[in-house]
Amino acid sequence: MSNAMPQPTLSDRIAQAFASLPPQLQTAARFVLDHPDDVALLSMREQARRAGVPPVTMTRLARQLGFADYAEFRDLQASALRRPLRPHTAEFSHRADRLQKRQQQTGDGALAAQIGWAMAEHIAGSHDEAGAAALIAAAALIDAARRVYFLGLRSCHAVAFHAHYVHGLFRETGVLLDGAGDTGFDALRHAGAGDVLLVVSVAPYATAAVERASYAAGRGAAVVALTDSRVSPIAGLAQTCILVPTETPSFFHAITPAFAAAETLIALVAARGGEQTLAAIRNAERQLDAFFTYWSRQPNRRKPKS
Amino acid sequence: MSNAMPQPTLSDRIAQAFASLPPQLQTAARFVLDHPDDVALLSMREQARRAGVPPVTMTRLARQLGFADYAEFRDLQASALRRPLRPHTAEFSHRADRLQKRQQQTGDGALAAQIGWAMAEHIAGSHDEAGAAALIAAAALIDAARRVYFLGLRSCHAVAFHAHYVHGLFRETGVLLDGAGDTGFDALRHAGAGDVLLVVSVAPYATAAVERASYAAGRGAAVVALTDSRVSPIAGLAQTCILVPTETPSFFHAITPAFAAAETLIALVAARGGEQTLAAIRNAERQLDAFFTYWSRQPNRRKPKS
DNA sequence: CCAGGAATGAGACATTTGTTTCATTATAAA
DNA sequence: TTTATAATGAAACAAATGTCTCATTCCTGG
Repeated sequence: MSNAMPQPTLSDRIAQAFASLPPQLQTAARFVLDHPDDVALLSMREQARRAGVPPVTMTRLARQLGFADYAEFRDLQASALRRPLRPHTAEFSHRADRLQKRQQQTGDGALAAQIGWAMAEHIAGSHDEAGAAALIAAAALIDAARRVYFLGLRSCHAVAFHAHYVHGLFRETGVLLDGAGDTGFDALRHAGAGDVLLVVSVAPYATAAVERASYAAGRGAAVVALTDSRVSPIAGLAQTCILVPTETPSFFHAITPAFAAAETLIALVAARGGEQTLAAIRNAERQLDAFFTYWSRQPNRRKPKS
Repeated sequence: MSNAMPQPTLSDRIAQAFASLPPQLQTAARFVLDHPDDVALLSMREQARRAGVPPVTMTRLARQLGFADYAEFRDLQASALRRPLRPHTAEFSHRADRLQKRQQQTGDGALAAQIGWAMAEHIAGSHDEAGAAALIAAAALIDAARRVYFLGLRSCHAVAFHAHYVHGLFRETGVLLDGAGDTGFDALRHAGAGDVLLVVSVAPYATAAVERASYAAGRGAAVVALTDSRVSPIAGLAQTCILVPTETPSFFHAITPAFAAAETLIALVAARGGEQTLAAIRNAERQLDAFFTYWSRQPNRRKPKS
């Protein structure tokens, strides 16, 4: 019961007023929307810190929303957080409720939850000790490489694309090997010792990816394989092999775990760069800002005509 | 792993130690047992006031139970209170704890584990009841659409690309809007009622994505937004809004949760198609096989001489 | 161009927080 | 009883909290 849109919650109130708030208050409001529990559990100043605004702003936000105090604001969230009483049984009945709801869900809902659960499990699993070690080794290779080639085809293309994109935010050494017009792979001709190829491939393995990886390995480049099995056709070629599971309750193989591994991998490379990397990223951001690439704090406050 | 009793809750700890506590501490302990939520939601002094003991007593209670601080004591209750009290997350945090202890040596290892854990939690969280409902609604829209446009720029491009790719395995209605040569968006000119635009964008929001989504919405197309906040610039345009968190311990925003949501979304669309979808997929596979797209289960094909 | 108002953040403020210290009281063993 | 140990609370403390004030910056409309 109770589902079907309960009563207007605090979040609703904020969401409604949001558009008419000044930019800085929007930043604060947004943080509250995204972390509703923190309102009750953190001090106001701590929230302000995390949201990246001065403390006053939180006070102002509460006022703007019609509360007398920040306290009034906080108390409202707190009472929403309180569990329905009864010390010991509370937790269990709470969980039982949720479980039951879960099982009563429509087939689709159950499927969605199961897929999500499987992916989460895969990711947690592939980032454990063994997985982390492989990621670190790969990060070291990439960090030291003269050039880094990114290769992923078909279902794995998105992974390679993204890894290349993020890598490109702070390094100039990356080359994305895509096959547009069948020319994209030519770059590999210059690969050799000192270079690294990150190749992503899960079953069914795209022939072209295997062949290209093999070619690069033959030329002396170090191969980092992001794949689904120790015996996949690219694992054998690789100096470092990052393994990710792909099973799901759905028809398709899950690519998400590979994507997650790639994201972590590049983050590790970035982490190795330290302050220098940070500077590069800030620089990239500034440059993009200059091109109006990103939606800014609405220069003149006009809503996109609704 | 697995766990009849995941971990002794704070209440258990208190109940066990209760008998051996001095009278005044028992008073305090009892209040905590009867009002567990107050620990996180009230100030220590306020609790002491209500329990009828001097403030010091609460400090002493925390110490007696083996905490260094009252803060440590409170934080434990707070994390138990946080709404992400999904059945899943308990297990992840459990695992993360273990990992962290074991890997505290290498900073990189800890970072990798933390990133992985954060992603896993985000995904589990965004696939729960509320999230699943949004996904299902979006899947219904996409399933019924005359045409489906996929739009994601910069860091979100990989997500849109992948969704389009998988969707294309069993439907012919998908159009990927990429900007190669700045022509890719022209397809939107034909969008209108009966069409759906899946737009992916997280902060910082690419201006072009917002503008294009706005344009499509203006032409009467249904917009499905995959984004990171209820108040992101594309959320307002959307008929259905799928929310995913993006925080990580690394510099970058995590795109993985969005990727996961997209993958689930398309899987749900596929699931709605039933037998027909399966047939389409099998067909696609056969066709790809004919082109030697995939590395075959080693017939006598020449293997790369290693 | 300017003027006037809104928005913003630095700093200062009185409170409140969690903790420490220490003197007092209760308790138990001799 | 005496004595040693545990338990207790008042007072004082530095640190942190939420709020207020005010000077500065940024717009927007004239």
